[in-house]
Amino acid sequence: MKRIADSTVRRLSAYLRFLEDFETRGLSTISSEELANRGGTTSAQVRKDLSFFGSFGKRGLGYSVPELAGRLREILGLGKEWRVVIVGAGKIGAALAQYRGFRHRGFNILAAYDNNPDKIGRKLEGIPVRDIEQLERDIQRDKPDIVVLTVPGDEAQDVVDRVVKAGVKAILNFAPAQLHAPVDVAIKTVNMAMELEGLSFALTNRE
Amino acid sequence: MKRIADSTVRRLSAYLRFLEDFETRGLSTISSEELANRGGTTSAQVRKDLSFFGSFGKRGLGYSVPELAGRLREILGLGKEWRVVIVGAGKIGAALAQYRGFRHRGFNILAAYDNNPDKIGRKLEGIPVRDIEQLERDIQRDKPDIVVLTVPGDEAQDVVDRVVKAGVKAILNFAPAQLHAPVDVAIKTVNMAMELEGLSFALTNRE
DNA sequence: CGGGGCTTGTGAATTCATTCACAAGTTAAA
DNA sequence: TTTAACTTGTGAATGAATTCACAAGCCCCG
Ligand SMILES: NC(=O)c1ccc[n+]([C@@H]2O[C@H](COP(=O)([O-])OP(=O)(O)OC[C@H]3O[C@@H](n4cnc5c(N)ncnc54)[C@H](O)[C@@H]3O)[C@@H](O)[C@H]2O)c1
Ligand SMILES: NC(=O)c1ccc[n+]([C@@H]2O[C@H](COP(=O)([O-])OP(=O)(O)OC[C@H]3O[C@@H](n4cnc5c(N)ncnc54)[C@H](O)[C@@H]3O)[C@@H](O)[C@H]2O)c1
Repeated sequence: MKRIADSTVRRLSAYLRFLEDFETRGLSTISSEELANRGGTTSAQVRKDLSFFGSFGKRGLGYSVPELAGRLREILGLGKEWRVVIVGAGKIGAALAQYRGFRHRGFNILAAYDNNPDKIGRKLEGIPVRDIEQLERDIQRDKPDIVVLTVPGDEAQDVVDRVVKAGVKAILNFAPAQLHAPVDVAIKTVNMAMELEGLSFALTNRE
Repeated sequence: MKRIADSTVRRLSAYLRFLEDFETRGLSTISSEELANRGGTTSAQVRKDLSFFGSFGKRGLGYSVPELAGRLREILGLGKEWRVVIVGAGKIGAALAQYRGFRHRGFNILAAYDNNPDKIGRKLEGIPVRDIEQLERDIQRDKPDIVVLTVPGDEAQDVVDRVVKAGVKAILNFAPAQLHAPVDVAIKTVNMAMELEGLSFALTNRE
């Protein structure tokens, strides 16, 4: 299959959110134009994005809302439950553990891991905090699909090396660090400091 | 000035972080090649990125670490203190309020705002939580540069309209919503569900 | 059943971003 | 002073993403 750009996948994600909104409002069809207005893009972009995966619309009419939503869920792999663990039960780890937006989309948080004895054994909104020493053993047993990394920046690469060795293939990283891993491991980094600096740049360099 | 791509600004941010690391280790010069290895890019990319803003290196030698760091801070607008307020003193808002990575880079969090009477009047790690009803008045008075948006998705656009009307020109949004604002308002959205779906896609569509 | 009004799907054209490749400048050593 | 080894800065080449533009298909109305 042709390689799909990251930006395309992000848009598909956005389209799905809008479709779900339309679905709850009981609308049954939608045009690429409407979808585009909603998502701040163009109708040609919407159609091109979808065209990588097939042709789901009806000319003259548009797309069936439930059908397209289903197709997008399938494309994005949202049919199944994904198993997720959090490493680093600190402030941001705790916020994420409690975030219902994840479970709602099929991301099931199994456990959190920490190296601080005060945190180990507690629960974060029903999610157990375990000893980081058990990490490899638990990964063998529970086979999580995704690791969410919320440890301090200078610990991040170590944790990556450990979980990659244990067989994890996808990591969502919140530490401000450039992580290295084999190509078959997908890593997405959310760097909030970088986003803020982007705003700083925008405020500074307006013509 | 020629329009600078978002991706370029993000890389500049990353270069600055590496340079600061080099600085603390006492190194005085660095080549584009070293900077590139560190950041997972190429030396040509580094030089091209910098070339949009001037020429800061010495042929045959590389870049002076402190000088280049200074130039990047200047380009990114990190010379000054930015004034930031948080709207939505919930779980993610609280985590951000306590995040030292922001203050450290000159982002000074003045206050948080909420509409929940139980939260108003409390403090988040020294930061006061104020009534959302005071928002416009306080913006007039305190002139924050940046608003961090951490309210539920369906409240987000309302808050945007209010702060934009009050004169705010930059917003960092964590709500999973497509926001609309005039072009002279910079908005960056961090959508964690989208990132997770990107991982889901990657795990699903590996050839 | 034919025509007008819409909307999709997609090659082609365009715009934008990255990589190449090399002249020109710097240093250090002989 | 000359030479060898490096490294920058930048046009030109390539590659990727977006936008254009239109034939082809569908629906509805008369
Ligand atoms: N708090 C925020 O809003 C925020 C925002 C952006 C980025 N981040 C980043 O997220 C990460 C965590 O930030 P935080 O504010 O939650 O910090 P925190 O100190 O509250 O949490 C870090 C947690 O990781 C644990 N930890 C440290 N080393 C570990 C290891 N080797 N193995 C397992 N657990 C370990 C600590 O015990 C702690 O509980 C940092 O990299 C930070 O830069 C945080
Ligand atoms: N918790 C997470 O890890 C996480 C992750 C990703 C995105 N988000 C997003 O961040 C936002 C906040 O999430 P949260 O988990 O912190 O939820 P939360 O319910 O803990 O916090 C939301 C806060 O906003 C306040 N609020 C609601 N409407 C308001 C209004 N009109 N004006 C002012 N304050 C208002 C509420 O009183 C509450 O304190 C949501 O949009 C959520 O989707 C959260």
